[in-house]
Amino acid sequence: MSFPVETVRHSLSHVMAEAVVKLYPGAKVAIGPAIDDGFYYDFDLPSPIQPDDLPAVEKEMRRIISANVPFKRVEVSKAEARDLFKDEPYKLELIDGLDDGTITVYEQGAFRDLCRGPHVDSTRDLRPDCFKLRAVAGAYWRGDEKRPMLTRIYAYAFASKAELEAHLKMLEEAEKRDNRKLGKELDLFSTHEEAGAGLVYWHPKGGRFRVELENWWRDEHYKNGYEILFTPHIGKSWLWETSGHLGFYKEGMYSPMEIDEDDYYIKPMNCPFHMMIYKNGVHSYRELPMRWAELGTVYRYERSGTLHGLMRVRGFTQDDAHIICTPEQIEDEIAEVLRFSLHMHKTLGFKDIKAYLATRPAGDGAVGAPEMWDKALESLRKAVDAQGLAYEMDEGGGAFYGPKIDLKVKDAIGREWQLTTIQFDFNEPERFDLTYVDADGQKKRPYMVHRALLGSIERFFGVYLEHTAGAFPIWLAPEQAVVIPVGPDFADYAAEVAAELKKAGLRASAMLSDERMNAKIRDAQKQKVPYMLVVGAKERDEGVVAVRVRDGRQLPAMPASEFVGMVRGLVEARSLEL
RNA sequence: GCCCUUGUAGCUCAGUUGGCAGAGCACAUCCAUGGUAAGGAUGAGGUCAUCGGUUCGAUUCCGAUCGAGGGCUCCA
Repeated sequence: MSFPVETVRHSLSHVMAEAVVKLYPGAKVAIGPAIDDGFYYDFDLPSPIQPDDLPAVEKEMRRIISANVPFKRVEVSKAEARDLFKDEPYKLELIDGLDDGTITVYEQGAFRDLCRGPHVDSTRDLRPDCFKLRAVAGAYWRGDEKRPMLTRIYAYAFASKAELEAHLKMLEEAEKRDNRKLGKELDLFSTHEEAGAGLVYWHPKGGRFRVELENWWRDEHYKNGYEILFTPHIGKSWLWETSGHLGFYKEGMYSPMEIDEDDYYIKPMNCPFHMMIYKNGVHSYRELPMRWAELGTVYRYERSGTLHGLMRVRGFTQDDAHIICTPEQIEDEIAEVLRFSLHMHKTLGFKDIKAYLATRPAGDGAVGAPEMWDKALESLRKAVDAQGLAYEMDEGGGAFYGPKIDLKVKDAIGREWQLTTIQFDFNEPERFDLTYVDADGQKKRPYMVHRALLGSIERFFGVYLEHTAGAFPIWLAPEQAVVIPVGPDFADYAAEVAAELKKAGLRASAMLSDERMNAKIRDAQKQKVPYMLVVGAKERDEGVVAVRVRDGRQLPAMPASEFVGMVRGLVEARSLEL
């Protein structure tokens, strides 16, 4: 009989607990659920466990599995359960949190665990080659940093050996594409601990990518009815008190600096500044919708342990925009943002895109009348449907100020990344008292939506690096072509060709060092340069270039001018192919 | 911030069971007439993260500090 993979994972976690308790007498067990790619179990151990100790645990688990012991389900009363687990403080706490009535306990061999189940019938239903212990990590009891730190052992587990191996292979591939690794190898960016963690330095090649990306981003925004703003990096406490950030987002903001006896804060968000621009005048319904975008650099406090390459940083540039419109326009505006977002993602080469709709959080912390939330959510849902997007609901996952849609894209090795977020805001228009004059001459409150399509330029760069493994499409490649002379005799011709390409606006250079041609090709390949133009006697005499493509293809020899035309065509089309 | 791991040349990493430190790549100089993924030689480069302790002697052992990596939602 076969069981759902979650059941197998959960049963394996019990087997691991049995093994750990046996190998570490006195270990207290906490919880051990199935997770996306396996399972974990939290322990309070009498002595620390090291990664080196994991093989021994694995071995013991395999022994238990091969012993073919049944999983027995036992029903007990709360009092009985308390007695059974009298030596397990964490289990006792869990038992206290349960409703009165029947409690289930699962036993396999000598090991007994408080558990809702279900489980496999017997360890015979578990496969010794479908799991692998991954790592030990710290985790707070119940995720609460005020509670004790437990030792968590993570494991991968799948229904078949093939799936486990495929997963391990994906992880290996992910490691090769790690944005921090590629950032170094391709000389794109760096971070400097001595100068401040989580702050990104863009090198010349990263800068090329960014400039091309941002130019495209601005063009597309103008084409799609946006105006582009620039706003300050700091603002007086009045601004943040008005926006409410000092109330609900203070822990994400840096300490203020004093200027002329006033407190100024570095901005963690751009919206209050956009609100100020809106408030600068009286607005008619005829002006709406207003779509205001900004590549706005913000600084947010992230705890040191959470910083990670380009993916989580303390200073970053959001591709932010705020849309201010009438209630009647909101549905079309949301649909438009979604369409625009999909257009951007598809241009960048993401094909598999999924939406997540987050609704009103539970409790009374949320602002805005329930019917506003309902209307907003309805327009989000309609927009997603209109685009034919698959979506999932995230009940209660909205911010306190409004519901949202997040878009996640799937990358080349199957991982999902959240890029776009589209969020209603019922809070700030109220706080800043935004109004417009409607057709009937009455002042009314507009709707406001925040949106970021790429999220932040830094994070997007990280995601895109991992998606493309650094092999950027031609329009974003920091260096589009290199000219490689076969030998020193052809250096002049190579320089001439490179000059022609540069003059035509291509990002190109000649490799004129005294390395051998083979070494230059290898370097260019490693740098993921799209085109290598090899020139020797034949090419010089005929006035052509031999084109080697990054993927190993060899194009027919062509004059440099023809190569320029070809590249221009690909850039113009934002082609993903070379 | 907390738990585990970790910190040796610009990069990737050896190594020293305590006796003044090594390789490859990159860099510099020289040699090399070379056709699609590394030609050769020589050289320069490190207060072995920082501070303190133990010791005749510490990069190595111990402690602290700073940084980095993995984790801290997944509910019996």
